[in-house]
Amino acid sequence: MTEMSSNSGSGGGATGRIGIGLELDATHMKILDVLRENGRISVSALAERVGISRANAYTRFEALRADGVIRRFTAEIDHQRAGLGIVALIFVTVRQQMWRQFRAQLAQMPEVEYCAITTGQHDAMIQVRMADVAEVHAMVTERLANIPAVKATETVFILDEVLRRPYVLPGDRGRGGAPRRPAPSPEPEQTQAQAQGLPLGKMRFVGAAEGRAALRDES
Amino acid sequence: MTEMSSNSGSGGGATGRIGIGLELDATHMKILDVLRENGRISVSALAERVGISRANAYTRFEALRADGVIRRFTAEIDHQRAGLGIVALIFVTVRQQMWRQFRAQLAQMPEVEYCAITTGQHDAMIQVRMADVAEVHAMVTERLANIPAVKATETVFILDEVLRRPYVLPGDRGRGGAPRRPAPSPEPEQTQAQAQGLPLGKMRFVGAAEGRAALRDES
DNA sequence: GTTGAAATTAGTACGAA
DNA sequence: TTCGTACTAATTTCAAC
Repeated sequence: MTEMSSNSGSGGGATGRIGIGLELDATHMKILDVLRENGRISVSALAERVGISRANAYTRFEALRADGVIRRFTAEIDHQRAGLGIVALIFVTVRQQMWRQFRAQLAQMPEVEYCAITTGQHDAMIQVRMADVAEVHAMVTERLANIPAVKATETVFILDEVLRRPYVLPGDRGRGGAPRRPAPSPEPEQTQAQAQGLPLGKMRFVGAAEGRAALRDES
Repeated sequence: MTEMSSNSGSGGGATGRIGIGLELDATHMKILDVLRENGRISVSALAERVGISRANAYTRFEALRADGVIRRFTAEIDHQRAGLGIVALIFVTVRQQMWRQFRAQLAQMPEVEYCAITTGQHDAMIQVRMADVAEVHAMVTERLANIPAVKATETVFILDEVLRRPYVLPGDRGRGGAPRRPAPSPEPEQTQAQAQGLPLGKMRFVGAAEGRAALRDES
């Protein structure tokens, strides 16, 4: 059911382990960078574009795959053309201690493209793709509403998908003209924001709703 | 800049044209279904799994690609392993008549994985992936806040990504054990929800904020 | 980690059904 | 349209360096 192993892995915290398995160097990142744009490129061509030998490319490619850094290869389609032109976000409030049931029900819904548990006013966000608006309505009122774990929902329609990248890599910052913020302080461990004590102004961070501490133990 | 041509295409409405170009039959859908799970499969193996000849598979594969139904092929990676384990959603309120500038600024931010314009309380939702929480803070307060088009933001962290599918296909419904709702009425044009006048109960639909009607003309 | 050569497989171009 | 086959080009594997 396309379950993600990212954080759910060993029931650990949200940050999880890092650096276990492969140690990714700059070459690995280059490979991921090429594969992001062209997932069907031959390993030979990949080697050439990255600037390494073919044998090396095969080794690294296999290692990335075997180690789970690369989960799978897939296509990116035009949903409009495929017949599902309507996208909606459904923010769900989940009844406490029913997370397990909520997740189980989600696995039964193939029309769900993405689901994440969030902090803030709601507990989870679901992204669905449907043929028309009425189907979204039916989905929310007939299917989601019937799940006992669902306490309430709030649906929002997506008017336009401005951009979607397959994934982001650490090296992306500063490439697309994004001015990498200068590091005047010699402590790289402390962020600029922390060091400067910037006023947040109209910016708002929304923490987790009450009673969601046991979230990870339940699921 | 990975701009999506879905709805933005010819400046049309959110629903857009459908059925222009290739007429997708069941075989096309099967191909998309296989490619979703294994984007690197050889066309020969694809032909075998779909049940058509190699020549036919090549023709259809090329047609899907040339027609834009398949946009590109890409990899799916473990973001944790790649060094960007923190995901956040930033809901943005955009100053009216500054949509064009907002979109231009977005293109300059490679750390943004997804951005969609939505109905509801906010105007847009941005998904970013960063190495740590402080970086999200810096991104919101230093970069987003400096964009004149951004009136306000609300940030929410993703605690767990429960599921992510590459894409959804029309034929998915009813496959994963999802009980396809029965169609007792012989009018397939009218949805069940419309016909039954279901009470929405705790379900809420959130329309677009005022003054966003001219959204599509600006961008 | 690299290069080169053998074996396999992929991609193309036909004619036939 | 779709299929089957033959032909050409490329890729992958495996060896030695």
